[in-house]
Amino acid sequence: MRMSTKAQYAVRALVSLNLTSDGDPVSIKDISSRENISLNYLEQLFVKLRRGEIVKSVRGPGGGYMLARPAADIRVDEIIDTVEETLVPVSCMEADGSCSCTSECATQSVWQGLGNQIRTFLASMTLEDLTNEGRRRLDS
Amino acid sequence: MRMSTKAQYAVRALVSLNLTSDGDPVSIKDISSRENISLNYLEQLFVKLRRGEIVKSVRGPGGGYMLARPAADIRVDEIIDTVEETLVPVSCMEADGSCSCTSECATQSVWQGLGNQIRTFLASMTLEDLTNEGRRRLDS
DNA sequence: ATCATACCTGAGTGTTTCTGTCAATTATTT
DNA sequence: AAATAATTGACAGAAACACTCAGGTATGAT
Repeated sequence: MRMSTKAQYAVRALVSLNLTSDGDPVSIKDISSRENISLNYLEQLFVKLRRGEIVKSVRGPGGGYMLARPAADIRVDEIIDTVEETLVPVSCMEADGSCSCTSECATQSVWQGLGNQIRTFLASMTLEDLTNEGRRRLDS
Repeated sequence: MRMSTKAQYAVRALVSLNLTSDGDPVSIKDISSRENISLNYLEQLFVKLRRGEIVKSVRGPGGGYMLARPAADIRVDEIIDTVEETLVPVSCMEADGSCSCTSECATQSVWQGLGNQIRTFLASMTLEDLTNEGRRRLDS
């Protein structure tokens, strides 16, 4: 039961972006060197984040990425969904919580409940929350 | 973020065992055919479950496995721990929730909180709960 | 214009984990 | 002795993961 680095990187990169941005776009290269994440790998993630309308891109010199929406409107579960990491703990279960198992499957309720817990928790945190947390850590 | 089949099979197999047992040991072959899980694979899981003192084995004809403790004393998170599936969502974090990340890692709190949620939820369910759920499904 | 910057894209690759098989052994009961 | 069933370790195919590489395209600055 591990969150993939894809999801971890995406969240970290967005916090980093939001922390260092002052209205201007931030280049992916900056984020890469600051967070020690492979540049090319980060690019792939940002393609997805752009398509998911989490960030928007500015091309050309001085360009980079910036948030497509206020940080308070970006939930952590959205970020993870966008980089295509499933939050559903078993494969027989759909994203909406329904399950294709037979009715005599007694363990269904465990995974269904677990999925709900995970979803609810990650939906309760926004990028703004994490950025504030980051600022607090920088101060101390 | 998927629970491995190892964990899923272990829980299903134990529910099945507890449902069909009437005090006598249940052979792994029975469970295998009832739950459609590879016999040899199940064996591996039961070795771990035995070492983890979730089940005990009875060898020879008429033998098999039985619960080592009352079903009400076996929590789901214990089962999953025993078959060696980690419940900690990121690798930098220990089982006790402590993290080896640097202090400026702002995403730590997400994974830490998520890990706690998962652990707490799975610790709130026992094998007895699931068995009762199974009985209810069989009746209807 | 052209050059540098930086986003954009898809193909490819080594590693690891997962999932399961196979073969052989040991212990127990009938 | 023979049958049953747990026990163990080695192994292997497949899939996912975590990148790398090699280009391409759009844009602003000189």
